[in-house]
Amino acid sequence: METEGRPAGRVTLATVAGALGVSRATVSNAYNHPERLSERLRHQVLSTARELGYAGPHPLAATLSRGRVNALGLVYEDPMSFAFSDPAAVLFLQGVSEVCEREDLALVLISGGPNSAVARVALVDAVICYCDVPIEGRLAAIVDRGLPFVVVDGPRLPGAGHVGIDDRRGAAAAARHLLDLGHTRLGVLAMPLVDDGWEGTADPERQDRARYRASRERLLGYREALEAAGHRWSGVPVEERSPYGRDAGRRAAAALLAHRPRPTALLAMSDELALGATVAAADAGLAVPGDVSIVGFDDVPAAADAHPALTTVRQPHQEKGRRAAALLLRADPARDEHTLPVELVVRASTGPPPKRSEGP
Amino acid sequence: METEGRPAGRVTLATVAGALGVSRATVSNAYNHPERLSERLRHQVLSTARELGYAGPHPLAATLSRGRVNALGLVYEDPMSFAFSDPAAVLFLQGVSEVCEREDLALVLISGGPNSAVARVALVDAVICYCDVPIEGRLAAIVDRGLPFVVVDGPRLPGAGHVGIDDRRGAAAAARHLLDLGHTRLGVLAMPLVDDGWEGTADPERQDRARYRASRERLLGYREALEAAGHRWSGVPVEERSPYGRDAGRRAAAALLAHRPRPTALLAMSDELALGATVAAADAGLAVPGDVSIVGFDDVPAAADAHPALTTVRQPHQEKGRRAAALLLRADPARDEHTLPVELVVRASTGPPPKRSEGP
DNA sequence: TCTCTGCTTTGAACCGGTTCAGTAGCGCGG
DNA sequence: CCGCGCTACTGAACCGGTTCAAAGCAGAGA
Repeated sequence: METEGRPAGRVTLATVAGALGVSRATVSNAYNHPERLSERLRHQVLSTARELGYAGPHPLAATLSRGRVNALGLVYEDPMSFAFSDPAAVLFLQGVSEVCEREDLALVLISGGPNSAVARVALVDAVICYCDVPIEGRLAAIVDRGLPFVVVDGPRLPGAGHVGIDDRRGAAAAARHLLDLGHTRLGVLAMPLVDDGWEGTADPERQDRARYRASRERLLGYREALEAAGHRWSGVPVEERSPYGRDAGRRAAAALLAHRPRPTALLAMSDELALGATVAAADAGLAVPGDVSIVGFDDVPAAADAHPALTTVRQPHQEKGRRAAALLLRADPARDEHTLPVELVVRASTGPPPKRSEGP
Repeated sequence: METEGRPAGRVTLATVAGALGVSRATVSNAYNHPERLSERLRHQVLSTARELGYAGPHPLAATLSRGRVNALGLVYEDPMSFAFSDPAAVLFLQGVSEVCEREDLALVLISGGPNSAVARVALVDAVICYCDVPIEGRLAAIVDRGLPFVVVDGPRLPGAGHVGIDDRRGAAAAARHLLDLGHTRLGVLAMPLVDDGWEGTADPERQDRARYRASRERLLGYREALEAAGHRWSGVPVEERSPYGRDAGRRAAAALLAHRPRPTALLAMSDELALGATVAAADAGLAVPGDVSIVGFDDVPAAADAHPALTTVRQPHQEKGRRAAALLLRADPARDEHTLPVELVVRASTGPPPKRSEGP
């Protein structure tokens, strides 16, 4: 049963204005500029609104006039649901959401990548591309819309902000650590190099074609460290996996550990890959680090909890998220570049190579 | 340098229409109803748009007319950034995002809880309340806006959908497992019972006042199992912690383990609490499960990876997310209720109580 | 009494589209 | 040559607000 005065249709600002015999501007002001109204009238408006069941200005309409949505978009390369199974991505998201929270912004997770239908219409003021965009065209939807955006971990793009780490230096530190321990036979567990979904041993030709910046740089870091120590890079097997979760790491490591002579140390481009590798080592009856040393990349929480605790390259995931978000709140995000520090964290998964190698 | 024909101001649908001498409806149709235009004109419109730098209809305006945003909102009780440090919440989010992905929906993370400024204006079609709303009024912002919503893990609310688990049964199973093993001295690590941020030993009076449904139900489950086995509930210390992360679990367990006689088993309302408890046990020089058994709740991935692997109550976090999202896509979410199954997963953190208890 | 000032309130334009009931024009059958 | 049915396109209303210049008005000062 409806209150007598309550109109049948949708209750809008105009409904309230009409019921009270004031202009729509007045009702609007009651909500947005209370100080412009007399106390009395404002109360009348508000209480009439309540009686009529009016919940305040429709955010969409308000937004249209104001031109501001109060929301930050986040696009992820892979399906968004993958982000939640990647601890590094989760930390990043946490960093972003901290800023959103502080600034009263909604955080819009955009599935399907930067060029998806969702990206084309998502209601956001600015976008964080948490993805290593292999081709600039992939950002067309964002760029065309004229939205400010920042690329994280990916290429530096004109007109966009950038947040990243020195992947090459981090990777080099990891490799150098192993070399310092005396390792000479290494294997690499790689994230995707090219966006073709391919898996397997990446030969030098494919390595050269590496499209993803982070993968490419980390590979180069490993390589630089090795060559600086007088080793040949061409002898290092690189196992590429896509997707690159824990299970992929396990399979990739199994492949690497099947080489003869067996590698005495594994360089993984992520902790998840490394954690998978420790499982593969156990599968093969190998001790870590007794028989094989393993280094990760990321320093996600699980790295410290692992058995043995994982030696890895720490990067400030949350801080990356915070920076990316903060950068978009500034007047001109395009000019900003942040390269955050990395740091080798030595824990228990690395040690000297076994005294004598087995087999032929 | 601008193309001759390019207007100075913002390029809108009308700009394109004007440049081409057609009506705005035609331009709109070129994008939304291509089949209603002749091939030729459609191409003209599209190419003119491109020349003018028009990126297509403004999503906001389109949305306003259509009345549909194509976005699902998600509100979380605590700060959103906490959700990312809670593995259970992450799994839930993953489930939700799977559906969003499939349906080409954006997922809007709303910080500040269901009654926040953000919740009041977030541009969404429907809302998932992933929170155990202690007071109905807390949902006012959502309810007033007339948005369809579903409550997860919280109370069943009129007009809203519901997704949850049988918390009581799950908790009872956990307790029964310990009783079956022969334990008689138990302790409970509890999530918040009341939304007052208080921490400490929850006396019976406070237990009775428990506001959060999940906490209340789990407590009841523990209690039922104990009393069914002929034990007194009043002798069981309940340590409440807020927030309830791993560190809180460690502190709570330390408090419980300081009781004399010492409990031989700990019931934790979440795996994070339980994992913290294993740390506390180690701190105290106690073996798990030799000296003390620990049961968690949730079965997050870390539970299986822990040392010892955690006995816990499995609940389908991802599936909860999927259901909640799917439910909002239906015509009438309000009528739907899903109670998902729970299951005790016995692993290595539980065993018989130690043969003889030590000193008084 | 008249003017000036400052506070309230309003009218009208605007935000950028979508939609739907038409109308113009065209090919076609009769 | 007329009328009919289609297709392609248009005009106008509508979505639900915000904003800003200007108008109304009351009280103060002259």
